[in-house]
Formats: sequence, C-alpha cells, structure tokens
Amino acid sequence: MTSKSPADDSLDIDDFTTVVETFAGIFIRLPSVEKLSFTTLSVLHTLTHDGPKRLSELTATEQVSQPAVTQLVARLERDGLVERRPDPGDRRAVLVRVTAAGARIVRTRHRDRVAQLALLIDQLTPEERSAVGAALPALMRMAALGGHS
Amino acid sequence: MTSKSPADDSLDIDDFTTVVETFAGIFIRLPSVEKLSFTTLSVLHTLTHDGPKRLSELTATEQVSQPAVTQLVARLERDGLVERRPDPGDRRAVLVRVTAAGARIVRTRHRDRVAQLALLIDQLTPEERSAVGAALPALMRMAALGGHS
DNA sequence: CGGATGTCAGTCGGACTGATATAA
DNA sequence: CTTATATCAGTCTGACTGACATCC
Repeated sequence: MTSKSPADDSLDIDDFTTVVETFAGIFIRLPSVEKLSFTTLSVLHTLTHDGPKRLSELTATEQVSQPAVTQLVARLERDGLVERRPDPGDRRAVLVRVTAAGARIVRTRHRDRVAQLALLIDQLTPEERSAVGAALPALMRMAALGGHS
Repeated sequence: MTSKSPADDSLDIDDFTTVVETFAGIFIRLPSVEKLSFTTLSVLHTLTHDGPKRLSELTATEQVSQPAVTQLVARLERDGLVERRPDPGDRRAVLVRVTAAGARIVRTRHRDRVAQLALLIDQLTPEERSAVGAALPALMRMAALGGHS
C-alpha cells in the first residue's frame, strides 16, 4: 500500500511527519506574551535568520500579499522591532532588518521552546537521548536543505 | 554558560529546537488550497487526532476565546467539515466532531507534508537515514508525552 | 515602453471584550 | 446561589483586491 520509497525499511516518513506536526503544534500553543500576530512573528524569525530582506522577498517567503507586508513592516517599525533602509543599489527597493529589540523577542521565544522541549527530553532514557543526538546532524542537514528554499 | 542538563554531551537541545522550528516553518509555508484560516485548520487537526470535543475544550487547546470558537465552529459546520451534537450527559454542552470531508482535508495536508519531507529525506545518505530512523521511536515518545498536555 | 517594487484606498473575514441565557 | 457552557452584540486588527507612483 504505502511502500513507495527505498527508505521504508529504515525510516517511516509518515510517522516522522506526524512527530514534526505534533512538535509544531506544541510550539504554536506556547502563549506569546507579546501580542504580535503569527505572521508578524514569522517575519521577525525570517529576518533574524536570513538577514535583511526586501519587502518583495518577504512577500514570497511569508505567503502574504505585498500590501499586507507593507502594513506589517510599518507596524514593526512603529514598535521599534525592525528598521527600514533604502537599498543603495536599487532606489525602488527597501531593505528591512531586525533591531536589537526585535532580535530579543525572537531569542526569547526560542528559549521558551528550548525549555519546552527540554521538559520532554528529560523524560527520555539515556539510550533514547543518545539516539536523538546521533540523528541530530542528519536532521540539521535536512533543515538546511529545506530552509533556504 | 549553557551547561544545565546531563544530556549536554549527547544532545544539543538548542540545535534540536532550531531544527524543529525550521521544519515547522516549512510546513506553514506549504500553500493550502482550501482558503481556511490557520486556527481553523488547527481545530480540524485537533478534532481528527483527539476525537470529539466540547467548545470549551477547544477554547483551551487552541488559545482562542469562547466566542471565537463558537464562530469558528459555526463556519466549519456551514462548510460541512464538522458536526455539532448535544452532549447526552450534559445538556449545556455541545460535542463537535469532524465529518468525512473534514478528515479528508486533514489527510490531504498530512500527505503534502509527507511529500515535502520525503524530498529532503531522499537527499540524505543511507547512514543519515538510518540514524533518523533509529531516533524515531524516541521522537514519537516525546511527541506522545507533549501532545496530550 | 514594459516589468518590478512599494504604497494608497476601500473592503471584509475573523478575532477580541462585555453582556446574556440556560443548565449543572 | 454560584459555576460552567455557549451565544449574542459591538468593535477592531490585520488580511485581501485593485489602482497607482516610482524606479530599473
């Protein structure tokens, strides 16, 4: 029925996907103290990890319309979480970058998630922990392959 | 600085968290053909995996207000994705359950995610794949520990 | 001029707070 | 009477489409 990949005997992709879905759900349910919308937080995250970007690039990566990005960035700028600068090489474009305050929010949320996952990892056996540790380099490579798409 | 867990030598929780964040981001950026809001999809997912629930339970798990859940479920019912039934044991309450159409949407989205992750997994070496496969039971147990919280 | 980038204007879905009805 | 569950009413944030100015 579901035997379509040569990796079936070593890795059940369906189960793996379910695991990631569950973890993502746990992250989403973490209450964010700052009352920032989901898309807003995603933009801050993207800018923190990928560096400064044009509005049009954000439109592509965040799956929202151009006017929505304009509004969203205006809000972030008003709150001091990002800066807007003209692109020296293209006077149509605007480069958006996170400020220290914006980066701090991303960092805080990351720390909350680390704490949440640490709670779960602490309940694993040493063997389970080392199994996850052994898989981590492969997982990081997967993330790198899919992240900058 | 960051040495606080006995698992530090076998598993870097910070890196692990970053990986999960990246995967979650990939999932979120997958375009959903149906124009359903993020919260709406989350409710369908929850009902599919946890079975029928009261509105008040959804209020707790989905981090939205009671009136918002009422509206959201009314929309889902109008679109034929959930059913509302009176709770036989408590005449104040309403039990919400997914319909076949609702379950199909959740299943389709899951399949899209499986396909997306399969693309990444196919680029791993056999050794990396088996490392992830070896960690999967532990990851599933973590998900089970955190999922029904 | 045609294509890309960003903004302005108007509209609307979907969330919130506060108040209300019904049943435990 | 108090608490839990759900809904109604009104408001507001944040998204969209369409039109537009500016620069490559």
